Amino acid sequence: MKDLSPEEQLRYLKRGTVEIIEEEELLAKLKRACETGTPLRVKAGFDPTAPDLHLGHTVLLHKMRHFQDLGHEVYFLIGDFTAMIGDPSGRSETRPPLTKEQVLENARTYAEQVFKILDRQKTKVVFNSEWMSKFGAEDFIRLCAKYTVARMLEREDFKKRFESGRPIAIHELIYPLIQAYDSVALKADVELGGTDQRFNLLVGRDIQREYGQEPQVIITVPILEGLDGVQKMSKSLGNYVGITEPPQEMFGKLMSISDELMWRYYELLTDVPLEEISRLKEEAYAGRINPKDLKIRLAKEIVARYHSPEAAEKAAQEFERVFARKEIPKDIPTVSVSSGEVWLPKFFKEQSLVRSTSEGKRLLAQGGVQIDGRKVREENFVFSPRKEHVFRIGKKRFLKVVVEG
RNA sequence: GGAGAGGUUCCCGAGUGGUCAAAGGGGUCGGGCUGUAAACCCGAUGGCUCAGCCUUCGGAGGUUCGAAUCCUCCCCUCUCCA
Repeated sequence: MKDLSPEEQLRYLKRGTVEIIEEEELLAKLKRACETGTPLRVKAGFDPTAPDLHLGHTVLLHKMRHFQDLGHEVYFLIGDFTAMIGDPSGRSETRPPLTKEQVLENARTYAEQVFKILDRQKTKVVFNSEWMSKFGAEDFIRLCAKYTVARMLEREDFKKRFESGRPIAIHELIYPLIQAYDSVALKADVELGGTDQRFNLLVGRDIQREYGQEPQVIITVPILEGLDGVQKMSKSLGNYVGITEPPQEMFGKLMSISDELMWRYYELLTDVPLEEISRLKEEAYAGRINPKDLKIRLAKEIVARYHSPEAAEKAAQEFERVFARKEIPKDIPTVSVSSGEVWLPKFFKEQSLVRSTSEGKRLLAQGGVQIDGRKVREENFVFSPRKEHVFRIGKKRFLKVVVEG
């Protein structure tokens, strides 16, 4: 991989990106790297507040990995300084600032997950508090002087919020500047980010120039849609697949996506060549392949990547058993109870299957509960377990109940 | 600093003294149909052994038989002016 020519490297890096600003600059940098034997410094920033990585993050991580494969230096930047102030992004409530300990703990969790994709040896993990905590008020005002409010308000989400009369706190305007300064501190040649980071990345170029550096090339990768197929994948929206989730869980979630989204996932989350994907698409449209089978393949590919091919195979079989043949899953949580009458709404709540007895009652009334495969339709059902029973609540919640003694 | 608008349940948003646990939409959940897909149809959506009771409409007090609705103070946001 290292011996690729600059042009070949560019082609390799380009796949799966949305935009490269500017491509010629990147080519020039690659050429220089080849000639001088100095690898490019590639930066990507992460927020340590949510250390659970999901498939959405992997799109970017894979691009970072590509740079590593070509022998370049990848900086995995943890925005701990930013996190300690409290990230204002989106319209979420002001998050409570994290303590140093929490940040370090989160960073550790991050690292564990990230190296499922990145090459541990070739990754430099850095924290922006390293330089930002030494940044004085004077430095700070100088930095701010290098940008204008009008330019800041060009950013889509600021502009929208501003125009629709929603609040923008001052520190939110300053965030892009700090992120930009990180590029100065790291002397980044390239910065990677999702398309939603485009603006911030561009500010980095301007600020680097202001500090007398050659501007970084910015590369954006697509934002992955979540399981709903509409909004971006995020933990807070609950439409995500975490990369540390158990195989069965992952598999099930992936099987529930729409056909349309499936193509997107094929493209962004697997190594299946683009030509093959479009071929499969045609076959599916023509009715020669059942989209369900393609979805199974997709789910297997992804589970295999984060677990193992064996785990993927097992997950697929189990899925088939439970949902196609409507059998009982192999491993289901089991509780033992003493014999006697059980008021189900409360029992479900005690077993954390529902949030309240009211919810339990609703579920029962609506036919969402099965005992040993038989539907119960009574909201105050009182059950007298005999020996062993299997409860099914909704589609995916199972519980085995064993009577003691 | 001045003037005005506003803060409602997971989200958006209606509601200006009782008929309000609060319209409508979104989301979510359950059922039906399926390929645990989409689309579509039906239903549910604060809590509590529940024909009843308890808590909820930015916060704290007050008026009233009765308050999301009226009054007082406070907090927060936006707009215009300086």
